[in-house]
Amino acid sequence: MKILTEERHTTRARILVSAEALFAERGFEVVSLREITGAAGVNVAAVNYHFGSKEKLIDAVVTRHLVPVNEERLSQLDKLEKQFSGAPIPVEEILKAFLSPVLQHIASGEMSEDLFKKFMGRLIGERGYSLPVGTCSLFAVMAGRFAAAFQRAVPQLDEKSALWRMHFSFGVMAHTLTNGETLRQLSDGRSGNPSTETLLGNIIDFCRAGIEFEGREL
Amino acid sequence: MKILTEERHTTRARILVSAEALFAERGFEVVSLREITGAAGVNVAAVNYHFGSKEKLIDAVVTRHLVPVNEERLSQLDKLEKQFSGAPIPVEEILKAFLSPVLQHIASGEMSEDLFKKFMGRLIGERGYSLPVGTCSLFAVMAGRFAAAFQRAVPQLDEKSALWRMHFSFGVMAHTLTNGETLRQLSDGRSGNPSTETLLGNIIDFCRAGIEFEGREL
DNA sequence: GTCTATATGGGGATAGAC
DNA sequence: GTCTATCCCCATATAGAC
Repeated sequence: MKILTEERHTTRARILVSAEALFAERGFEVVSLREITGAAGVNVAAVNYHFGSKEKLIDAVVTRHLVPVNEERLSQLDKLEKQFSGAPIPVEEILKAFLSPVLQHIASGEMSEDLFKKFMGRLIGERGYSLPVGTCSLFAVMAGRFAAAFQRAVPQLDEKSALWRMHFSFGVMAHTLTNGETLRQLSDGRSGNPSTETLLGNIIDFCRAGIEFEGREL
Repeated sequence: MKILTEERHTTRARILVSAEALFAERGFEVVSLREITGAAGVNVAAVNYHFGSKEKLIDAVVTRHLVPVNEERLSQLDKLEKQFSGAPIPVEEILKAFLSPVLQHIASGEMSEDLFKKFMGRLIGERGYSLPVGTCSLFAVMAGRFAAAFQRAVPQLDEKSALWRMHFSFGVMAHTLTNGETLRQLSDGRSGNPSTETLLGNIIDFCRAGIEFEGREL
């Protein structure tokens, strides 16, 4: 799943790699083009030559990391639907298809685990999910298909509830990966140091119970 | 729970009110002191006179909204502990004490609902929970007491799991309130327009199931 | 307490030589 | 494609008159 592979030396690629690290660490708005190009060892003017503007550079960085994760989600759901050929897929499996591509992206080495967590946090919190045009429809398709899968898996769920419980689940993951360190500080270390994989397992348990719960509907 | 009450006309108060709205809408870093003082109808230099620096103004704004919410959480938990006098408190009640003070703060009119949601998102996503010194210990106490209450309510939970499941629950709330609009867009309106109160009810159901779930521990 | 004026520094973008 | 130099804008913070 390496995205840049053999082109790591080109100016364009050097800018992307430096930019995403700085964006993750300190935020999209605060990091200046001068810092990015300085860290990349290229000229200030190169960003505008290769990307057109700072905003388009941000779009390129975001797209580069989000699109593969979402495509992997869809591909895993495809596999499950074939495997269960029309029968409802267990909630736990759907959740795995939804959450584990993040782990895979981290494992791919395209971005360090620490950095990717921070990157996710910035993306959600600072830019409020304002996605690059062109990636929006991919997200909409993904959300629709996963909500539908949840609905088939839990018969009493209506479409609205399925959408919201999916949203809740994504919230657990996003917030946990992004702000796990905060819990460690608040609890003075008593929350321990579980690996991301362990944590995702617990998130899946938590969300499965919440999704399968037979309660009021919206 | 009005915080400013009769002082809304003072320069200091006018700055606070303008600042928090702009911060919520567009982010702490991007908003300039010129915008804030312009909107407040006071002079640029007034911020530095009354607060010392932009960073200290941010601290004041954050403290002003977070401290009352957390104190209300603790006060509601106090009440529950008295009411159940030593016996375990039902998970649903603990969750209400944890989540509903946000609703109350919105209802207090201190900040509009729309704005407060955005404000929460900025706080978590842009500042990564970096709390003003002086509010940290309040948060630590709150987290510790709520985790302990969850642990008493669900006997098979160890301390670590209680802390994490509390964290998961907070994640659901934060992410849902902050990014509910995104789900509406992604689902092309099919997620409907539930009120914040309805939504919080559903969040409580979802989290209760997740917290009471008897599964693997960390 | 509040104002104007200014010091000092940094930002994004571009023109034009190489 | 890459560089230098520069345009023009805006930021925070402060000094000092009122």
